[in-house]
Amino acid sequence: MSEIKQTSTNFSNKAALSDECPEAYASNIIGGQWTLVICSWLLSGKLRFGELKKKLPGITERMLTLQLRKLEENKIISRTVYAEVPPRVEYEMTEIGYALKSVIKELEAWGESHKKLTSK
Amino acid sequence: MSEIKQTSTNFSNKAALSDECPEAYASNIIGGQWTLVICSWLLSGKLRFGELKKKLPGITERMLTLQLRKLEENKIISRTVYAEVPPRVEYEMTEIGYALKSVIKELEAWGESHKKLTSK
DNA sequence: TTAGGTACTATAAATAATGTAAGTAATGAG
DNA sequence: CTCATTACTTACATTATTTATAGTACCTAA
Repeated sequence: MSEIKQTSTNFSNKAALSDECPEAYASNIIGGQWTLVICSWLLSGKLRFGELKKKLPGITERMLTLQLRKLEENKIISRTVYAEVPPRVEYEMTEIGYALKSVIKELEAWGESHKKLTSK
Repeated sequence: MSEIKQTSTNFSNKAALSDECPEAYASNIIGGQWTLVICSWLLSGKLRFGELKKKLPGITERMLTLQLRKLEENKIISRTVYAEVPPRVEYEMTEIGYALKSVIKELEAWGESHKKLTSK
């Protein structure tokens, strides 16, 4: 599953940080390029692969897949496949995923005020 | 200053996301490998370069420098140089930097509960 | 028979982030 | 003069993440 090299210094540094600092641990999980935006959208309701894609102009299908897989691995979203043709797959926040809401709110608020401050 | 290529798709994707989503914007700023841990330490008081280094086993001087520079650029920390020999440089949170406290708290709390959940 | 929709996968390439190792300037202590 | 201290800088190597492009399986409807 991993595309990372478990012998690299980077790997062990990340592991050590994750181990000791819950905030670094969290950041490793939600730190992907598109992760937070995907979560934001899913916080307001379940969505299909294609729907997500439309909401994220610029993302490639590969990236979307990768991020969704990682989120699923980390139990942040659930994936439901309907045996239809053409296929239908729905993504939805889990409970712990839904708990990200307050994190994202804080990030948003801080981001806004930082943006205001630095654009002066 | 930038190590990023302003013509890359990655650059424009990040810019677009930052533009539209304050949470992605924030994540871009505090998303570095060591950033949150550095901020955590500085939230409890100013520290010198060497002190930070000791608190972050595994970090290289290059990485510490890079992250501090980025934080400084983003006005999250301030840097004060004392004209002494050997040199003394102190890093301290700015006001907007200090405002990260609530973000970090949320991240920590979520990280803890996620860790608990997935280690069962 | 062919085209079309959906949610992917495979492979390669480009870019970004991080790590390694060595060197620098300034000055005071010995 | 030589060495130690501090906070870096530089050049390069390695690893990680993101992008690009093409192709797949399945059934349905025309």
